[in-house]
Parts: sequence; C-alpha cells; structure tokens
Amino acid sequence: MSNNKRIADMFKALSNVHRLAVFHRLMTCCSPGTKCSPDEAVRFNVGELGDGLDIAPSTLSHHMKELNRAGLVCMERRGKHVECWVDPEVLNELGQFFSHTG
Amino acid sequence: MSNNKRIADMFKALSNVHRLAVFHRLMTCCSPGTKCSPDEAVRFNVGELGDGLDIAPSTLSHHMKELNRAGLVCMERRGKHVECWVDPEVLNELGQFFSHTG
DNA sequence: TTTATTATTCGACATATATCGAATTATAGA
DNA sequence: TCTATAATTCGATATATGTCGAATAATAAA
Repeated sequence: MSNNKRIADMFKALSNVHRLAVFHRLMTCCSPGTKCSPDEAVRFNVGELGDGLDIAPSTLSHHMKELNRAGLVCMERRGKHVECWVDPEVLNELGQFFSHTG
Repeated sequence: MSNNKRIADMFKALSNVHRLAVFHRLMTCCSPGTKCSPDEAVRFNVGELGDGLDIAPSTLSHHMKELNRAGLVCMERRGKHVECWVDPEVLNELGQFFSHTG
C-alpha cells in the first residue's frame, strides 16, 4: 500500500464523529474523573470509550476495529477487557503532515 | 454544526487518495517546474491540480468542491480558470489537533 | 457572433459505510 | 460447571461516496 493511501486511510478513520470522539478521548488522556499518567500511553477499555456516545456496543466495536486497522490505535486484551491506546508515533506523523512549509 | 463534526468533515475530505494528492500538492507549494512564492498562498488552477491523477475532469471538479465545502481549500474564478489555494488557518488548526499533550 | 478552452452540473451506477440486534466468543468468578 | 460480563462477529439495511460521460455554463479570443 502506498504511503498516500496509508495516510488517507488514517484520515478516513477520523472522518466519523464517533471515531473522532473516541480517538480524541484516548489522545487527550484525562476523561472526567481520570488522572493523567504522563509516562505511559493512556489506556481505556473499549466499553469506557463509548460512554456518552449513544451507539450500540457492536457499532463501537466496529469503530475500534477501524481505528486499529488504520494504525491509529493499539489494542490488547487484558482479562475480560480490551485495552486501547493511541500509537504515539502516529501522532507525530499526522501532526507533521500539516506542518509542511514548502 | 458542532466543532467535532466540522473537524471530522475536514478529515473526510482528506480521506480520498485523489483529494489528498491535490491537497498535498497545494500545500507543499512547488509542483515540478513551479517556483515557490513564500509570501502568498500558492495557487493552482483546477486543471493543473489533476495532472497525473488519471481521473475525469468532472470527478476532479467534484473533489475540489468537497475540499472547498470542508473549508480546506479556497477557490476563486480568474478568467477561464479557477484558482485554488489552501486556507492557511486550517493548516494550523489541524496540525494542533495532533499536538495535544494532555 | 462563433469557436475553443476550462470548469461545473447532472443522472446513473457500482461500491463502501454506519448502524442495529441477535448470536457467538473470551474471560473471570461463584 | 454454570453464570455474568465484556467484546466481537454476522447478516441485514439504509445511506453516502467515487466515478464516468454527456450536457451545460463561463470566459477569452478570433
């Protein structure tokens, strides 16, 4: 897959309001009542990420799969839960995409 | 429209490889054989932006409309041509989106 | 005015996407 | 083993998207 296609797929993953909300929550670390941990990537369970989004669990699962497939979010099962966190390298890559100054 | 929806729409506009290529060409200023002008936003005609993309003019026009609707690209008719350039404020906004460090 | 160039609109069509509920899988605990 | 919880897969469906070619509009030049 070309690099352009890879980048386009990341943007596609962020083009849905629900996925964007989930990604933003993962990215900005502190959900209400949660303490930031600056050292490690912040992790949420899939279920927590859907709080306040008013979508079915199956839909949320589908969205998480999309974010994961695009390479934006990592996922790892831990007991009954599946932990999710943002791939930190991807943040840099996408940030730099918009900082191109000729 | 909520701000999240606005941002999601911008990402949607960049989620297609052809639109991403056009946007990137506009953003990075120098197409092959073109000289950069650091002062003003770089402008291309709609037709030029499709060079090497192998899509129909009507499709390209549709894509430009999408980029414009999303607020990423400005367009202005100038004689027979329509000039296009990237909205500079939008570059900052999207760049900052990924630089959130908690 | 007629012609050529550039770009857009329109209608059609195939493909992709978001969403749900029901069924299924994975795991922990009683 | 049985039950409860968390998450995923599956099948269905409505909507959105990318694409084209033909027709149309806007402009400049002959």
